[in-house]
Amino acid sequence: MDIDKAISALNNPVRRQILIWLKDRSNFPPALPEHSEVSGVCVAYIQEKAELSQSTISTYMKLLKDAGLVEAERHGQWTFYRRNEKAIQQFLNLVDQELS
Amino acid sequence: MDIDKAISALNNPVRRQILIWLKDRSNFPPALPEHSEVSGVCVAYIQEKAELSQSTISTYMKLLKDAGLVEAERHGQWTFYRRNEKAIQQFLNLVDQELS
DNA sequence: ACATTATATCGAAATTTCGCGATATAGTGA
DNA sequence: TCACTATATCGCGAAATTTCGATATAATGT
Repeated sequence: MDIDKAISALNNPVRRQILIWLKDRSNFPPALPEHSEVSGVCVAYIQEKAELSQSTISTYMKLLKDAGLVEAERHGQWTFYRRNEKAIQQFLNLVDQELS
Repeated sequence: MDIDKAISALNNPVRRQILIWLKDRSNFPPALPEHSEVSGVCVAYIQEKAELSQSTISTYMKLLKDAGLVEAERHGQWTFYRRNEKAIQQFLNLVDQELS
């Protein structure tokens, strides 16, 4: 866990909001039937909600992924992103330990 | 508590380190006798420890102060900075609530 | 008033981040 | 193979951040 990378990734309100949205799948349109077993949300849905360009959201998700805060899973043409709960908790614990 | 401002202030390893150092007064040279009653550490001591220029540290402390994470108290020519424990806890709670 | 000390602020150059459109890559289906 | 869709990456100009030296401000002591 690179705390510097994680804080940088979180140093943006939209990226934080995405993490919040990802807590609840119902913040996004329903998954296609063939994706009903896949956990996570595709880039297009996140983009729609965040109202930023496709390339920006793709870059944001890569940042969050490289920080370890989300996981990605490819299924066909889609990439599904979901929170990495363990990493998020680990980050929160680290920050808490460091600053408390 | 402006969470955005706080995260920005913390998005720098030296500023985080300063907050950590400030947990324990003994991380710095002893206070002058006439300051023994004052809580907090003067800019010069922080600068010495961080090994950055005086203006940089002054700017850092202003950033941390504007984010609410530290408090400043002027005594004569000196400004003493100390952690704002309540604000720090509030920030940690907020981030935890938001991201957990 | 003047020199000295501590801190704050200013202005600037270097670097980083932001967000986009264009384009590349990869998978799907006719 | 050829179009189409979803995502990733590239290149860029704009904006923000970093860090500094120079300078301003403020307090102290002679």
